[in-house]
Amino acid sequence: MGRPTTKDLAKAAGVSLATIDRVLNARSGVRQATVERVHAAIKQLNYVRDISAANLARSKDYKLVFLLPSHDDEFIDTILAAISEANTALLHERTQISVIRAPANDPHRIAEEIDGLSTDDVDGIAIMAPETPPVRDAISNLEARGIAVVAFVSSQPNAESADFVGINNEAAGRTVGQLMARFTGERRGAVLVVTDTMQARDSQERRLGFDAIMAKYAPRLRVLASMETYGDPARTAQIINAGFQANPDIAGIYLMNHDLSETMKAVDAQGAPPECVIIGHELTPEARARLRGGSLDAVITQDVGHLVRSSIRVLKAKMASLGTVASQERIRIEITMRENMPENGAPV
Amino acid sequence: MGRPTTKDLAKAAGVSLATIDRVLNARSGVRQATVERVHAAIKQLNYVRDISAANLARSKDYKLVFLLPSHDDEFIDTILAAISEANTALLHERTQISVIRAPANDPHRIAEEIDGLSTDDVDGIAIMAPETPPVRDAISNLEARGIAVVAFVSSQPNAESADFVGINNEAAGRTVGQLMARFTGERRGAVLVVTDTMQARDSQERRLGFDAIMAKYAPRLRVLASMETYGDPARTAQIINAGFQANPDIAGIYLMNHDLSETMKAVDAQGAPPECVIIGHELTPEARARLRGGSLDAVITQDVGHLVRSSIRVLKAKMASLGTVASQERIRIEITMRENMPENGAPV
DNA sequence: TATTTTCTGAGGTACGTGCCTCATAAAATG
DNA sequence: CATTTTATGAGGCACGTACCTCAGAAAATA
Repeated sequence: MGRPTTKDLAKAAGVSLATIDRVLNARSGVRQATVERVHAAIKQLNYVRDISAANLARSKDYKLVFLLPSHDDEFIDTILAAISEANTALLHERTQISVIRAPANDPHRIAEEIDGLSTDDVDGIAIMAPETPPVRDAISNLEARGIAVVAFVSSQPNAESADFVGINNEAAGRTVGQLMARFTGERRGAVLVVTDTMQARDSQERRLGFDAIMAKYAPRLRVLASMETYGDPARTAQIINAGFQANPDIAGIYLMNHDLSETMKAVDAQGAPPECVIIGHELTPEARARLRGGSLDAVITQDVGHLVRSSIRVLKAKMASLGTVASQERIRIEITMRENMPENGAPV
Repeated sequence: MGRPTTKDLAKAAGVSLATIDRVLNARSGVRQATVERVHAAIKQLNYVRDISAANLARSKDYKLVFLLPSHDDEFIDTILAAISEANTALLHERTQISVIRAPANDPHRIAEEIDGLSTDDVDGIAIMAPETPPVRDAISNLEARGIAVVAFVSSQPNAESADFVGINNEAAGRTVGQLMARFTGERRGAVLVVTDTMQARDSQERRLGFDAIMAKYAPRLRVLASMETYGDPARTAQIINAGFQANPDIAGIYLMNHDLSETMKAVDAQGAPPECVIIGHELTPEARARLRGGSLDAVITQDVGHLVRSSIRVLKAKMASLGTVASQERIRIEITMRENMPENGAPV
């Protein structure tokens, strides 16, 4: 015979379907002793709720929201594409995804957006935002209102309720370090490290990992202090220029944030020597083109499609208070070079 | 209002539910004109079948089978683990997975196993086997019997009906080539290429890609002819020994097949110099340990968990004759070094 | 036109669960 | 013991689809 159903459960526990239902859905009106009897039966029969049937009966759709930064860059675009792809794929599974945007550097606006969500509109939310006190509070409120939360790409280490879906940024930094150490062969010289801001926790962690490996495996290289662009093209051009002027022996460049177009433009303007090793993050269209053309040596990638789907799975699991297949939700730190670049379109 | 249902369809097409049902499930007894009318309504309303409800009504489980080689090595073990993990995860989704085994080098036994499957026991099968005429024929028969097929890890290029779930092996070879070229710095010397057999298409493709990149980017290295172990430990020790004797200047070793324990043991016995770059395939426990210890520099990985889940998705989609989200089924060629190795357990 | 054959509609039951109401049994309270 | 409160059972409708039967309409054939 097939899987046990609620009926089998009722028989095994010696109670009625109504009571099974009350226990399963944590409704009140059941004596503790009975609750335990039902749970014993669940374990004994190895009962698992049929979620399809449950959702069908409830005729409920999962309403999920992704909160993303409001500025547009190629990485965000990739995420949006992955979300829209997931949305079509999940039409079959009673899941609707929407996106809201808030300025990344305005914690109060972000918190406002979060606070504005009601249980009627949203069952779960994936939040991509730097950790700040207002955001942390807003996340706690969500939890209190019974809305599931995951931290998406940027971790929220102090919001316990928010599972993190993203890569280990320190390990990512170490990986870049190892590639930099090996790709530069035996050469000596300076290594530039560029990012938009070192305020972001991600950048700090990446830098930490990178430095550790460089110190250990490539002491021949001088790793310079992080250069911050603040996302400003003019400033970017200027600091890159200054970096090249001050260091005629640049052997490598680490582009630490996920949008490399402005920085690479500035590097192009300076004319980096062909043997200079350049490594960045995220497989954006620009990165793709540059990998193909050879002006970029490798990028560290977090599989955006996987990030999105993983978030959705985690959110659903939290809503259904089911266990998650943990290993499935671990995001890989991927290394992409010209040779192993996926052909096109959204990543796997 | 929510998604359109069969009732909405019936109303829109001006027919009854019974007719809708006949059309949706391709039953007979509907005039061609009516069929077209229904299809038009489907398009117009953008109707998508609710698969959960359908399966619920049919009270049908998907029965899937993985056909794997009968010998045991760590890669196969990893696959088995991934399958069992998927199996628990998919309990919720009316999917049962079983595994059958057949000797990899006995095409007729494989074909027998395949022929032995009946529609009663199996709805779809993922086949990991070298392409041979008997297997190809057996696959055609499956198709005729209405059983969905995917080629798993090993492609079946001449079996049209079998979608392939696995990596592009030529690109994988190119990737190894690029890593080998860069990791060896400016050094000169010989490169050993070891595999179990060059009969396998996978090995041929990997070698092809590897050679192309080595010729282009590292002409300073002498890439030797492929050494075949035939899976025999004694022979492995002997040929590795011979390789080291004949080439005192070994700069790199490419372990082309997915089980590297025997070969690495033989290499250990010879005492490879520390700067010798060794690259293999698949993140088995042995590979993990060696990456951590430093005796292995990198492995090319196909995410086994992803392979398994992808196969399952493709099989289900074929059975339901639904479109697949193509990009989701593309398997990445991953590069794993010590720094970006996933912590433990089954891969993502 | 009469007859047969092929389509089509109407309506039912089922799948496993959620969620509701109503009645009754058991326990706790006065 | 009488009364109130709390637990529980019984039963039904709903979700969206599959699949069955039966009757009747339309089309094809004689």
